[in-house]
Amino acid sequence: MRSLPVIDCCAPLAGPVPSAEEAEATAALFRALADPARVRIVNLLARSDEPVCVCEFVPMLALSQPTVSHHLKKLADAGLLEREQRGRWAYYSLARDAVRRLASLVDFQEVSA
Amino acid sequence: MRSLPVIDCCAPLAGPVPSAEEAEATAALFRALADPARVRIVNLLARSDEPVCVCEFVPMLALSQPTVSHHLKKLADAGLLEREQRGRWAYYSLARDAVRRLASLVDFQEVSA
DNA sequence: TCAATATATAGACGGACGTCGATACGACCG
DNA sequence: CGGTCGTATCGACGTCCGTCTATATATTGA
Repeated sequence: MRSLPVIDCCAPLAGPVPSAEEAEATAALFRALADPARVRIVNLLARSDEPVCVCEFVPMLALSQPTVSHHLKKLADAGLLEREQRGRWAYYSLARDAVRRLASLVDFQEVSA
Repeated sequence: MRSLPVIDCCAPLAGPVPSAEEAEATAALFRALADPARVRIVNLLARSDEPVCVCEFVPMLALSQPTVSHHLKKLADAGLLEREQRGRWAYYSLARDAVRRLASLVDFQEVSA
């Protein structure tokens, strides 16, 4: 079993005073992006219209296959990536709505409701 | 001596393929926000028109004064906070332009120039 | 059903990070 | 000039994290 993706729990940086849980969830979301390998993964997916096979990430990142799998899982657990099984291959894509919410988290124009 | 704030070096999540240094700088920026105490600090500053005294953060975060100072330094090193000395008190405020650039990093609508 | 292939999980190891108490630094005030 | 107060730095300690190798799981094809 796995708890809710952090993207579903976190509060905007600007906005009302966050609870302890909200502050932790927001921090966890940023933590998901706090690694250069994961930044690259998101960047590749952002530039791709199609889901991308795990076997493409491995040579691009120059990391071992288990390490790449580890990073993909972190991003998926955060709710930023979606996984799709195609035969024996796994394809990952950006969770576009999650990305929209990520953008809203760092929007300082927003009214602090 | 201190190197450039990471906010000056990092590349947008969507956008052209980042170099190793850009991916690391972008990750470092998210790392600066990857702690609930720092999320709270930014939140308080976002809701405040005036710079905020260190002595206000300490009770709010319920952390020791050295720990709070440590978090403030991390955010300032990232380029997200500005420090101002007023007598024996130190005041911190949001670096509004840095915050604008942070928002642009997570903007996936942007053209990948 | 067995071998091969793609991905995920487990376990170990080293380094980074958050936290603290103790202390140094710096500015104000008698 | 000496004391006090606010903040920053130092050093230590425990935990988390990224990485690897080895192995398990799952899917395909013969």
